[in-house]
Amino acid sequence: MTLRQDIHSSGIPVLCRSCEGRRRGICGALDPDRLAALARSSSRHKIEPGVELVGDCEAVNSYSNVLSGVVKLTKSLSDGRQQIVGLQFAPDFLGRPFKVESEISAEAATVVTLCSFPKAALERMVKESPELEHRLLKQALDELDAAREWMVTLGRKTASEKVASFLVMLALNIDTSVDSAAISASFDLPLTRADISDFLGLTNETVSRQLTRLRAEGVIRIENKRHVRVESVGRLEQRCGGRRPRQFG
Amino acid sequence: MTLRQDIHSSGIPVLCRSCEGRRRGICGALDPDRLAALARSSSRHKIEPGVELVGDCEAVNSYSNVLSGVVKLTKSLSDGRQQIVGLQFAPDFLGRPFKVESEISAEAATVVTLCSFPKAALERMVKESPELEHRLLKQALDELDAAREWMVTLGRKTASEKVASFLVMLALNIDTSVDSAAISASFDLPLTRADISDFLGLTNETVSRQLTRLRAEGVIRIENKRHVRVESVGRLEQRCGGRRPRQFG
DNA sequence: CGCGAATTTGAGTATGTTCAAACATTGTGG
DNA sequence: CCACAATGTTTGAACATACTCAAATTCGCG
Repeated sequence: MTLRQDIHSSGIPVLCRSCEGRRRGICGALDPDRLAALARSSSRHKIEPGVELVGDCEAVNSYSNVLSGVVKLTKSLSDGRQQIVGLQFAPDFLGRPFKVESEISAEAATVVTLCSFPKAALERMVKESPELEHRLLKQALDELDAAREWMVTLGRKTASEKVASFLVMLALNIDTSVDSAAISASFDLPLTRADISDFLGLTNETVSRQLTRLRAEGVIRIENKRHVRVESVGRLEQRCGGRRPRQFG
Repeated sequence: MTLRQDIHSSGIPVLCRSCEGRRRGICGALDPDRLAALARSSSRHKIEPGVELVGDCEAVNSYSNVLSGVVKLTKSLSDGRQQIVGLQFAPDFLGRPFKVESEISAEAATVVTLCSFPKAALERMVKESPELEHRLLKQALDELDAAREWMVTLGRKTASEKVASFLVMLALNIDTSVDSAAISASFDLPLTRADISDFLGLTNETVSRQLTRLRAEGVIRIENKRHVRVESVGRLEQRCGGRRPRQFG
């Protein structure tokens, strides 16, 4: 059995062997030959927090897979107000197919590793492998579901419900041991208070006050400003306003 | 040339001949044979305002194209708070592929005509025609862009900016003569004040007050509560908060 | 005409913002 | 090693925007 696996994996490019993108991401749609072709023109990058990956109204020449870390997608108004419209985790595909120009800006929220490839390379693959387009469609629909879930949060929830919903969403996406039945969770916040407020349509002061309140009520515990320990996922979910936040990616 | 066109169109099912879905919707992806196959199992419906098309948490057995009218997609919290998360206009595709259960509820906002076909029929077509999946992906990405645009509106705009943005969006989608250079626009509101408030994350009182204000300032004119005439699209856009709302579908 | 529903208008209030200051935490240079 | 910025976070007090509740008004329709 180990032998067979070795033979089988011998066709897989070294770069891709241990990559999540092959299991859950779009690369799983590619046969070894196409994967090799794509791998030849792709490269890994390590990106520091705060670095802008794609500027607003900027031409986009490459796509990427997120291999680790968190990328925030933001839109801003001309007077500086900002809204985070999406978070991307591994192994999400990053980019907007079929558009020359991005209306969104993407920025590394944490240290991020990406696997990038030229726009043209992916678009050639799409023409050859229908399964690839199928995966892109699936991710787009998942992101659409997530965006709509957050529209409810932005439009109809109170500040305290917003913060609780945000924490539950993070727990589901970051602390992989958390499923619907989990009692406690533990993770590092990938966003600053200011980022969180841009995600929830609040001010950083309000976010801070709500976190303080959750801490005072014993629902969460915060260490070093960044590390969150959710003592009771159930009690946190009760504060989300009556609809369970779904997984983001 | 007329002859050739006749020969060509003779393969097109009667039901589909004058349908927008063939030009701009997903049906444009199908060759005459497949179109005929789909047409055989599809049917047109006329639906009255307020009728629920797809219930929340309900199994979905069919998909549709919107042929006319406006469909609102809503999500609600358990205590009754509601948020409209999307509006669909002709010739949008209505439905969520690859999910057995909907987490969204769809309701006719105006009189709506639909062309419906069984879930299985579409899914068979998708396997056979990659171009169909391509169109679905394109629509999903457009809806995702629209959803994110509205996240900015929900999270970061004031009540008056929200209402202005909403009116501009409607003008672009309903009054087809309106493009980016149009001076004035005119259309019937497809939504009640309560619906508009569910769309913008406001109360109906606030929506009403903002409309009154726009009217008092001479930017719009309202007849019979429902018909809106935008005197100056430019002045309305100035009130949107610095980013032009994009086309919805 | 008169009923019911949707809309408008008003007054008081609450939630979240704004502005300001105090308080960590981290990294830098003396 | 410590002083000291620089940045991010917390806390406080005053304020504003949009909400709530209530009543008046308009519109559509039998």
